Amino acid sequence: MKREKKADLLQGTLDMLILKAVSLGPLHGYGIIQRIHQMSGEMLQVEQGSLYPALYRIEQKGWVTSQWEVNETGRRAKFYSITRAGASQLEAEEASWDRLVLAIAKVRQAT
Amino acid sequence: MKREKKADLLQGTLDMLILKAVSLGPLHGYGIIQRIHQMSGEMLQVEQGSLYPALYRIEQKGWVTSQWEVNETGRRAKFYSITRAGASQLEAEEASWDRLVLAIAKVRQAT
DNA sequence: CAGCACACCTTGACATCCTAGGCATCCCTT
DNA sequence: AAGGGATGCCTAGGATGTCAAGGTGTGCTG
Repeated sequence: MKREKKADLLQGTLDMLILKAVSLGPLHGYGIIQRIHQMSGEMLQVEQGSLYPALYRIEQKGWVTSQWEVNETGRRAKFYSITRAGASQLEAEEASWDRLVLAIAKVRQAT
Repeated sequence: MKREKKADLLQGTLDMLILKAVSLGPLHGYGIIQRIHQMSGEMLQVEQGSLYPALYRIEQKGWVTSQWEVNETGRRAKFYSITRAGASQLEAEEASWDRLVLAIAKVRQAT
C-alpha cells in the first residue's frame, strides 16, 4: 500500500474553513464540502473522512449546533449552525492564520 | 497532565521553513531554530523536539546533506547544506503554500 | 432496474508535532 | 570553585488531525 503523500490542506485549517462555511448560513455536511470547494474556486477538496470527524469535534466544543431537517429536495440531513462561541473561534483562527501567513512571508523574503 | 492545545505552526510548514533557512547557507540545527525565529520577526519558535526529527527526515529524502564541523566559537556542530533536490523541493513547497493561501483567501472573502 | 448523486458514518493507518526528558561542552558569575 | 545558563545534539511517548477505504441508505433518472 504505497501511501502517496497527500496533505491537501494543512492540519488546523479545516476547522476554520468549516466555521467559515457554516457562518454563511446553516448547512449540512455534504453541502459544506461543496460550499468550500466552490468558494475556494475548486482549489480545496475536503474529504468526507476528514469532515465528519471534524464536525463531531467542533460540535463537542460548542462551536456549532446540529439538528436533523429536511432540505429543499426532500432529503433528511443534519444541518449545522454556528454558535456565538463558534463565531469568536472563527475570528480567532482567522487572526491566527493571518499571523502565520505574515510570519512565513517574512521568512521567505529574507535574503 | 492537561495538554494545552499548542500547534504553533501548522503541519507541513516546518520542512519549508527549514529548507528556506538552510538555503541561505549551511547551518547547524540549533542555529536553524534561531534563524527561523529571527527571520520571522520573533513570531515562529521551532521546538527542538520538532526540529531534529524533521532534519533527519529531510536528510533521508536527500534534500539536505550534513557534516560535522566546528563553528566560529570552537564548538562542534552538525552543519546542514541544501541540495539541488532540496532547492527544487523548496520551490515546490513555496508554490504549494501560495496556492493554499490563495484558496483560503478566496474562501474568506466569500459572502 | 441499474447507476449515480446525495447524505451519513466508522475504522485503521499514518505523518507530524509537542512535551519532557537526557547528555555533553563551554562561558560567565558568584 | 561551583553553579547556572547557553549552546548543541538526541530520543521516547503521546496527542492530534487527516486520509483512504470501506459501509449504509435514499431518491432520481435513463
